[in-house]
Amino acid sequence: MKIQDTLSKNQKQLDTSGKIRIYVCGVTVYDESHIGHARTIIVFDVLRRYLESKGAWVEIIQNFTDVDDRIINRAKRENVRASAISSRYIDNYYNDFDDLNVIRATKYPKATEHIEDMQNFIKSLVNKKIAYTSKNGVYFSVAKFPEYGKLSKKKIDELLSGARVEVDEAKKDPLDFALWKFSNEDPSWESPWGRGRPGWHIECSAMSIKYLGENFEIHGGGRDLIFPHHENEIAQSESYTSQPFAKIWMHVGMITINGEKMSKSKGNIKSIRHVLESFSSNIIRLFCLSGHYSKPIDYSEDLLQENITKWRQVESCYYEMNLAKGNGPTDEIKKIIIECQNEFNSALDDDLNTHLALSAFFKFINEINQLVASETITKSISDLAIPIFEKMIYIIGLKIPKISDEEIKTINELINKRESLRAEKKFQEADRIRDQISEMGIELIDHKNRTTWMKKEKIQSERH
RNA sequence: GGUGAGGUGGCAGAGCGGUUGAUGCGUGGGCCUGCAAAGCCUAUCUAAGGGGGUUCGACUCCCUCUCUCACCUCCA
Repeated sequence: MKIQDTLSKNQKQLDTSGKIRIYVCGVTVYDESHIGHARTIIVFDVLRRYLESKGAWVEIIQNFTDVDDRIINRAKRENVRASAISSRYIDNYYNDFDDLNVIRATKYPKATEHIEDMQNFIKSLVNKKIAYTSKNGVYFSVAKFPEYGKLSKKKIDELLSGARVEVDEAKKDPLDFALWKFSNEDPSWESPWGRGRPGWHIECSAMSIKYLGENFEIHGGGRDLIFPHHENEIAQSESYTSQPFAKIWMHVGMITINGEKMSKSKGNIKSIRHVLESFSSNIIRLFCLSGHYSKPIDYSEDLLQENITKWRQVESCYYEMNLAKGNGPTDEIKKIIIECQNEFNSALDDDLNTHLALSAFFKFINEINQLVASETITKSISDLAIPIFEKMIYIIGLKIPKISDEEIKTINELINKRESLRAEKKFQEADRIRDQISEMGIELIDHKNRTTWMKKEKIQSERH
């Protein structure tokens, strides 16, 4: 499989026969997660699912930033400890992402639980004279890392000429960034340099190296982290280990709204919880995977709505396959199905092209639905197709709503009752049964000689 | 100002130096149905931001102009 690497600007080959170590920059837990976070995490979730399907042993580490000015500010405002804020939004995070059917990472390390690791990291940089102490804290000296700017393709002097670098007398160089900030307020820890808290970037360097080693396969996150966060991580980590850091830097595009980036400062955030009120995780995942991960996606209810229609085809296809009966030849359809699957896989092999993979998946759906329409679907065919279908939806992370045997029994009884009423041309009564079944969340599908059904997902479009 | 990513049908959005604009949505018509819904079939929409160049041939490569977005401050 190939992945585009931001650092080298080339596609890099991933060896899927062994272990693949991935570090994803997670969220700062000071508020609810939004749909932009969802996209990034879903992309890495699909990557993980796909790599695992190819037999790779994937390890994903995703941090929670639980030391941050925004957390501290919120804690002050609510008059609680910082940890109360972060644990609230960590719980919130798990609820949101479980509902989005995201497989949990191998580990979710927290910054506050790795203070010692960070301090050891900083000590080493201070010993190497790459970091220095000032009156405000310990800073990384960018001048000591000549390759600074290689990830974001920025030149140091151009950064300096930009008027927006923060003015801080205590820093030797305006580009230097904090490894440790002196502070006595909650939360803070003792350190060899004085009481304080870690800077933002150091946690990811310390924790990724701790859990994944000095040179792991993929380091990722949203595009907006390229500078300064990932740039600084490279500077720290490579200064610390004296060797290249991550092999591949993978960055996910932003979700925009009316063409503008979704961000707190613009006040155009759509929280995951908010979107989940109107659209299921299946719809949200299809939406988030509808374009190439590296490009922006514009959020709109219409686009989400469009995916409801797509999803129904998938659902209906699945239920039809499960209700198929009889035996028959499979050679021809087998060829087509395998072709779709190959197309699906090679799309994902090529830099996780989920949109192209989905189009192969929809070709598959259409092939099956054609057989359904022509009443030529058989159990022989569905026995062949269902495992492939299930494999594909697993990789995309879609879930067909489950239904109990008891429910199935009730549904079948009602269908039979309706059939006899229809035979007697008692259509009003038959329609009443259809409504009754509909209230159970089941949609009936009348074919020429038989009636099938599918479980409708709870999707109410709350259009305001 | 610097850096990066882009501008493809009504919408979303891939691929490819050369047969028919992938795939989905939408729209028109049809099949099916007691009616719906779902599904299927079929049709529809003169595509490639503008201008140059390379080439036998460019949407695909190069140059230039232009527009959009992102990053350069915290940000997934």
